[in-house]
Amino acid sequence: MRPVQRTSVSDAIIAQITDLIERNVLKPGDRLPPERELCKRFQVGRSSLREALRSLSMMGLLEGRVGEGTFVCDKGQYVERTLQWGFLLDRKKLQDLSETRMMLESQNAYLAAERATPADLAAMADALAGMAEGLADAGHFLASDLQFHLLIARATHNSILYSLLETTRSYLQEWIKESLAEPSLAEHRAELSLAEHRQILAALQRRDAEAARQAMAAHIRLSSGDLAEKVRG
Amino acid sequence: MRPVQRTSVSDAIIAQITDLIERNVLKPGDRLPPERELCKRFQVGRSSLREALRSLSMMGLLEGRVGEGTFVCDKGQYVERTLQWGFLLDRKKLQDLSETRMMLESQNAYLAAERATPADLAAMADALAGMAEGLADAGHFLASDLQFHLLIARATHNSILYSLLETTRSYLQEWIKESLAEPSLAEHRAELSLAEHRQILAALQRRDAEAARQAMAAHIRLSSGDLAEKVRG
DNA sequence: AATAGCTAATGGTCTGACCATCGGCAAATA
DNA sequence: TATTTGCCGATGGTCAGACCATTAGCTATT
Repeated sequence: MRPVQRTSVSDAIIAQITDLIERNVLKPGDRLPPERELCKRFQVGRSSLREALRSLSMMGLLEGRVGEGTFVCDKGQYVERTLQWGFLLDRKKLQDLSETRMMLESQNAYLAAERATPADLAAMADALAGMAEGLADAGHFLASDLQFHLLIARATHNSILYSLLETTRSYLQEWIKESLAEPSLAEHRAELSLAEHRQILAALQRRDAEAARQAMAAHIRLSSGDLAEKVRG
Repeated sequence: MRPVQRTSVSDAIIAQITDLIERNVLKPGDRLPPERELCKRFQVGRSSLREALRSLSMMGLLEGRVGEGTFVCDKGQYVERTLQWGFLLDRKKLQDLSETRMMLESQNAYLAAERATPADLAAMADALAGMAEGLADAGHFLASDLQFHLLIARATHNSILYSLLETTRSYLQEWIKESLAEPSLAEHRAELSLAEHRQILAALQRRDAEAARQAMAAHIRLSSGDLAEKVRG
């Protein structure tokens, strides 16, 4: 004798829809039939159906838009989502986050030095040019700055590392903004920051992984020095 | 002007409950009030409440038992849940995860060398002793092995890094098990692994961060060599 | 040609009801 | 007295129907 198989209605629906997505019958961007029709097709109540759809949304597979319908998300994001969700459990630790970010950025620079394609490097050069253009315009400057760092993460060609850095930065974004908005040393800091970025890119271009890592670590240590203080205090 | 914040009822409930769990007001094993009473407390309909509970169950935070109630899971069950969606992990993602894990482990070793308390080091020594005892018992050996690595992560005293390593390992658990279960070189590998762990601990004890990092990196490269091959193949 | 207003479709929420299951208790039994 | 049996209430799981807010697309007015 062994325990009988007891499957819940919602789980069965989840399995079916997941299977459809996996077999690419439902492609990213596709729209699902309306809930009321799905109920008739699956022969289930709307509650059960909605619980299933809610779970799938939570996993990052579906997305519901009021008045429009339910759509299939770009799949493959679910691992990153759960990692993200792991953050939420232990958050309130800005200091830890800041440290994690530094580790991610420097390590990403190391890997990027080994793996960046010419196209990756060209995009980084563009971002650097954008920073130079925006020396007077803080918004433009910061946007290019962010893009440069994300491009490095992308150049690792490791989706997990990219996602982690993106998430970490998004949590720290507010504080980063604040610390960079200090008017006292803004204009001088911008030029210094630009120089540091040039060093990083140079290291990447000559494929010097160790130099890239150290340059990135130094850059973050400097540029977020008072961020760390603000967090610590 | 900016887009107005529109929060769904279920999401609000999810946020509240995760917050309670995070603040340890709800401990693993605790029983939640009945759904019908939660409805009155949150002042929401049962549908919305159930959608929230369902999502939390999907995340592995809660577990509903018919006729008994809804209970808070411990983190171990979370692993099982995520394993259910393992088939969505493609090779590339496994490779990325493996790489991320290696980076986390080695970097954690670096930080742990600087921050481990005497108590941390003593616990690691205990885990090592457990591995030595379990040279014949694979289950015992692997459990102590895992504990050792988690203790290092804990010794960073950085909850984010710890959580990330825990999650990453949980995703890779199945493959790690498989690769270690190879009977061909199991007994020899165990002694080798034990020696590597001793090296790591020695580096930690003499506060040599760089040596600890390199020892850990070497250990993972060796011990997960065929894991990488399996993934790559 | 552009705009305002209407309508139908859709996801989001609420309510009440019924079912299957489980734990515990009490009565019946050995 | 100890064990089993049967029952009852509580609980999660499911269903059906209704109403609301939002959206897209159409229509008629300007």
